[in-house]
Amino acid sequence: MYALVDCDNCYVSCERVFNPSLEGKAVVVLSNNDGCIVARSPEAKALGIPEGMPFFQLAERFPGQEIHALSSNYTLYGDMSRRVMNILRASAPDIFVYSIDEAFLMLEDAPLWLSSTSFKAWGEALAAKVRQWTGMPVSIGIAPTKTLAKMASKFAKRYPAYNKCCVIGNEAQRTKALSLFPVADVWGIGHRSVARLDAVGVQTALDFTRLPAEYVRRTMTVTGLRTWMELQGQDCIALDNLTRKQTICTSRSFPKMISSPDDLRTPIAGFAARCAQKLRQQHSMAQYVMVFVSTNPFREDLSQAALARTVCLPAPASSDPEIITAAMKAMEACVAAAAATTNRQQSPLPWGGAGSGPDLYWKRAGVIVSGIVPDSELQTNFLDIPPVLKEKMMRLSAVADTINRKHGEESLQVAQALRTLDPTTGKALTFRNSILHDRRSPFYTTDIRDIIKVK
DNA sequence: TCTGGGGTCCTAGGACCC
DNA sequence: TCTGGGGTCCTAGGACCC
Repeated sequence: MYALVDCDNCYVSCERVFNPSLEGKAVVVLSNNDGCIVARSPEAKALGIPEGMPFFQLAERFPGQEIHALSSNYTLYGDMSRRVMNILRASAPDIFVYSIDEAFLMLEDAPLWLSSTSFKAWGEALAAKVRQWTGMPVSIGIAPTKTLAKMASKFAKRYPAYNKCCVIGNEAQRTKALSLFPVADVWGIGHRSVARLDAVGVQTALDFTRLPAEYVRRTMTVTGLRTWMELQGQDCIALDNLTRKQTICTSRSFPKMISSPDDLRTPIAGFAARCAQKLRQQHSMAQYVMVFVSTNPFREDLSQAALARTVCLPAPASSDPEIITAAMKAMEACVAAAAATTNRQQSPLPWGGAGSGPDLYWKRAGVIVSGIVPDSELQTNFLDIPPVLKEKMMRLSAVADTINRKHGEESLQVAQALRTLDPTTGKALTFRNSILHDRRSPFYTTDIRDIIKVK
């Protein structure tokens, strides 16, 4: 059996723990640069605010409503998540943290859990404990497969009578639940498949399970077939082997469009350094470094381009200099390829005159590292940089990691990732701290200066 | 004017290798 | 008129998740 523990409206709940005046009110949390709505309180959902709506449309579409909008505070959410996961880790033989706000608990080896009633009592007690110890409301679904457990957790969330825990423990419960559950809400079935399924009369999860297996395989590939089997009660979606990620990505939208390829260097060096840091955190190295750049798809008046180029390293690496150097090469290749294919057009920026302006205006870019291997398995390679130099670079990065752990992120960083100096404070500006967070709450749990004051 | 970020898996075609 | 089989890697896109 699996238990899926899911935080209710995670980001909004984190904010409410430290700002109880937000209880009962319509609250939304925004993405980076205060771009989109990524989390909504139940009150905000009840108003009809859709997920993913651009923030600037909120005032137009919901005039006169009292809606509290907050910038995202991932430092706070990450720390709250860690607290919740620690409680879960102590409550089950094995757990898999699936995302910042949910985890699967593997219950099969626990002799204690024999009947649906004991599962239910155990789940209710766990939800109450998490709520009491952290302030985070969670809903728990318990079932023989992960897909069914996800479904059960949605029932627990939707109906207060479940007291935060719903168990799908036998055949009658499974069939009943499937018949009441819209196929669109099934884990693994997205809007594309829903449209296709609707055309053949499939509305509920139960309808879906009654389709022939060959039809599901043909129209939804093997991933759709796995979902189909999981709903029948056959456990077949594996979550292990994910502790070491197979690709690592760092990407951002820019607050303003970037017209000069030179201005891409700083943010991309920063993304590359962050990827290298993430690699070292999971004790691995990467063979490939890919850079992608894209224009703003919402600016239909401008030329559009989205392209990516990959650089293969002579040997796997995880040091800042090696990853950054490769990323710079990949970026040059992207820009060269873009320049070779685009036609010139009038510049929309005030300083770029007609005919003299650059062709493309970049809005988003990122670095993806792949071909990931454990750093213990590094094979030496005569094409690679000399071992002494490699060793030096790795030690340099390790020292930087130690300093940043001790004195805070970005205490020490690669100069290539620095944009400029702030004219008033003299502090270095990075791309990261140029991102807008106008409405962010304090770092209540991770910065002593932000600690909550009790009168 | 303003439209997120980080992942996984699958499929398919082209370039290239022997 | 006739045009192999097996493989890797890259690029790109689709679909899905939170």
